Amino acid sequence: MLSGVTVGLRERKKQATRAALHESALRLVAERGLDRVSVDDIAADAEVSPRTFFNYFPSKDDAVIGLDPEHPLRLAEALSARPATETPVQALRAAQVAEAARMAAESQLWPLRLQVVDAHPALAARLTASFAQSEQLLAEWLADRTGTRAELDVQPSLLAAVQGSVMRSALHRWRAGGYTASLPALVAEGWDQVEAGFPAPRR
Amino acid sequence: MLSGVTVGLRERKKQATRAALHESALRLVAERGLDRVSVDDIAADAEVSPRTFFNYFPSKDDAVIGLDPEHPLRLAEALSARPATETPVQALRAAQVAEAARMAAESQLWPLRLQVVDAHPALAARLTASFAQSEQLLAEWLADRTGTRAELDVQPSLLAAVQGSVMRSALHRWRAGGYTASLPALVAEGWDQVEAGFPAPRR
DNA sequence: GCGCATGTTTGCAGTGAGTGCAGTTTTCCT
DNA sequence: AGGAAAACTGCACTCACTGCAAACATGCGC
Repeated sequence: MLSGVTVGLRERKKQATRAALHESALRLVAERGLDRVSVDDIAADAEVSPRTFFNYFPSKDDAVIGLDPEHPLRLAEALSARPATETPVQALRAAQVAEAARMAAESQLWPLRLQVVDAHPALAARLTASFAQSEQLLAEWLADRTGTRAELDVQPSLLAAVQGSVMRSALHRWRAGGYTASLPALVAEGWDQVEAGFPAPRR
Repeated sequence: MLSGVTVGLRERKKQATRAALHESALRLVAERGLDRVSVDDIAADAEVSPRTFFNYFPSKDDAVIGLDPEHPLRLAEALSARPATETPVQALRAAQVAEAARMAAESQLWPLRLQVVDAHPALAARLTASFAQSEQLLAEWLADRTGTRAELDVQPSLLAAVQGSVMRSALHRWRAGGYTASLPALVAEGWDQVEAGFPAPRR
């Protein structure tokens, strides 16, 4: 019933292969640059055939980013669990701080990911796109929660987009500060700004 | 000196070819879908050789999106022209409302663009990426203006990202409403939310 | 343990994006 | 008019990605 439990050898092998492909892709691209690494290189490094690569990732870029495909669903679950008395901003903030803590735990992968994303605009686009996919879902959840229409009212689509902005900005500053700061704290700092309406800083 | 004036036949032809390629790409993809249109098709439709296509756009996707490459510079200029007494949010809002008016004037192209972008996630990524490129510049301008550090302080990077969110959300709602609303008004409505810190709507 | 159903891996052959280069044509300027 | 500079084009090449069908591994009932 629960998704986390390991079911059998087959499933475990698939997870391992997926992780191996992602880590090979990430490491090789970090070392040599995106256009000096072919899919064949990645497949060879992960010890599968080139054809198998495409059973796991639809494109080279996706393998390099390698995000958990179930992430949007977890976000949706986390939000549904928030008490109904919270405002949308409070619920998003709480869910995202929790998410940030989970991401910070993967402390090996994120610095590499952010490094390669920073070096290759095409990868930045892919990463942003995966955030954007969650945002679509998020907008509908927000519309549902506030009794507005996702397509026509301002708040659902804008707040969903802003939520992505908070995370991207936090990741950006996390990297810029050499990963010394706490990612959840950076996320919280972002939401402080949002809730305060971006006050002009005193000079 | 000024960039707007047409300099000669050569420059005018280049602009025309670029526009023709973009419009062919956009129209064909809207009609048939992204993967049923080849670069050769687009080049043939615009009456240039396939090889010439790549002198104008680095990829098929870029041709379909076809954004003005000088846009980030114009945004920077517009912002520098704002009075220094304005808060960052006020300046961004004013610049973006003006930008929205300019975009709404291109009323033939945007509905098609938004249609194809909506139908093809890969194109959405490219469009978002071009917004993100402006955001990089914007973050530095904001840091400069408020005397903060673009890399480490919250406001520059977050506000730059939020600015993009406001525009994307406005475009989304513009399309959802069948282009009956005024784009500048939708943008302004977004900024109202941002300035108010996303108040919980009354049920 | 045995064998069948099902899912996974792989090779092969093909399409089409994108690039470097070298030769030709067009525009510009004097 | 005539030469310099820029744009256009064809050719040959690499590599991402896909469909198909054959080999292979795993799970499961017996």
